[in-house]
Amino acid sequence: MTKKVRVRFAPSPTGPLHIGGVRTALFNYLFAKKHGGDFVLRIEDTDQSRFVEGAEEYIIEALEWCGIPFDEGVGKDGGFGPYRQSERKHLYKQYADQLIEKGHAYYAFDTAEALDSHRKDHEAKGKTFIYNWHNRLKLTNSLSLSAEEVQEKIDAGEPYVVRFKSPQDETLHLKDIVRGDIKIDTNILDDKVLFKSDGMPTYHLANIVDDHLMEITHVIRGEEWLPSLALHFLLYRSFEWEAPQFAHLPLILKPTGKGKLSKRDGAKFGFPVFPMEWNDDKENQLYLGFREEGYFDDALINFLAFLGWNPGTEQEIFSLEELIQEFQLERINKAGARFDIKKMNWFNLQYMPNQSTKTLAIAFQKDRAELADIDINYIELVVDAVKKRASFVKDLWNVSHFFFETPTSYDEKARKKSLKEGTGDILKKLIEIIESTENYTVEDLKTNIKGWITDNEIGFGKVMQPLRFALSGAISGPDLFTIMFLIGKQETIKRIEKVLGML
RNA sequence: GGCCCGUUCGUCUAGGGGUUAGGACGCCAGGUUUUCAUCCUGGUAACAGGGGUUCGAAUCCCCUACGGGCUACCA
Repeated sequence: MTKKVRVRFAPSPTGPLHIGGVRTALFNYLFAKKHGGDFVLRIEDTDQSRFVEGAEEYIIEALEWCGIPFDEGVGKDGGFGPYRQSERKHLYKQYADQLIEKGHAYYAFDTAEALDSHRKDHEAKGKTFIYNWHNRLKLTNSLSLSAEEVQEKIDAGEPYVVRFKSPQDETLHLKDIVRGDIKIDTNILDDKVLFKSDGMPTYHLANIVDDHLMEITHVIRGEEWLPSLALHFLLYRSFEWEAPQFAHLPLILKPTGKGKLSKRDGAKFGFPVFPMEWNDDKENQLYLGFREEGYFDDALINFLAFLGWNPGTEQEIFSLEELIQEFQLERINKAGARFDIKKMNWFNLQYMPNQSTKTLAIAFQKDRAELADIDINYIELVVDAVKKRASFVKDLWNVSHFFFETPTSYDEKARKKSLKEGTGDILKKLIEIIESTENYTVEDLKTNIKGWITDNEIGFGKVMQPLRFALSGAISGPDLFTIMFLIGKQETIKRIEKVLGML
């Protein structure tokens, strides 16, 4: 019997969740759902000094907005809680002790200052200081000191940490689903701190203990963790626990220039790097959010899914359901992917027609002061007519303002192209036809006007272009008969007469 | 510096010994005698470099270059 798939997303509440984190969460979510497993949210807050107020709430809300909610975690107990590491504090010490008993870890009393000066000394000599078998016997720890000395120090209340005793002269064969086999020489590993002097575990210990206790089967995380894989592997081995499978995701890089996408790139390039807005009190800076900038959750998810992964077919538009269906860890790329907002915008455009007209209409009304007193039902009809033509709610006005107001400015190019000799007569006749259309509907307007054009062999361009110009002031736009119907007979005639006066 | 990971159009990528190296975004050009389009059609553009292995390499191996990550009592 195979174990139930359980994955976790384990952010630190040190600030807003950024887009790379959202993608990591997404891949975890997709994998879990594909295999009928659980997606767990664990908050890794072992570093109290970096705790940021509101970050945890932000993370949870962001996952909800993106449509990839967790099954189990803070506020959703699944029998493996608590899900904040600060609330699991009491659990970790015993595991550190266990490792010490087994001889896989030891106490170390070196102060931060002492270690710092060691590092500097080595650096001055062009060497690298590594706290491991090379020199651990020359440092202050339970390996170099006698048992009595160690006990004395502990009894005296001297601060200490617990370090992992990394093995000597061994080649580790590690496996990563994305990268394949990786060989690591243990001699270059350092004796990482597992337990801090403040009584909290470090990431490494807490992470392994929790993944084990929470029965995590697959660890899907960012590539920045790849260098820690050897340590984590060793930790599982030392505990004699079965290790989960690992998949390290490629990083998301800046659009241009060097390095990975960072918090500041949003401001620098003028697009969001966070799912939702974030007000940073410390920096007195407001960071843009995809949500507030008018991006759609499903478009964002689709875009993010394709950063470092693809289904191997030529289909690019995928609903969340389809992504779950197609997702495979084996198809994740190894190389980092640059973030390209233009492609994101294209995805938004693709998803615009799928958005509910009602939701768009409400957002549109909120966006434009001009629409405050307009009947929402009318706005919905307009949105329905133009939503294919906009990428964002904020673009809606540009393509639909003439549904709400008589055009005041007329595009010069459009004017030249539309108003020619004979246009006046055509417009006058058009008014007659419209006037005499008893049943003022899209259908009847279409029948009457088209009929007249055909009967008199006038040519559609000669009629439609000036008419469009009169109604919208532009040369392109949505279906003309819909415009006429929506703005009403009176307004339609008024606009044609206005242009007649311009001739 | 050390260690690890990577490298196909400008960008996201397909392709895993024999392909005219495919798609998408972007960009450019067309689409006017039944309106309009963000729609349609077409074009532009890539295997980092050098050595091998092989009849044959974008594909396998090595080296170099470049890029990225890590190198805390941060995660």
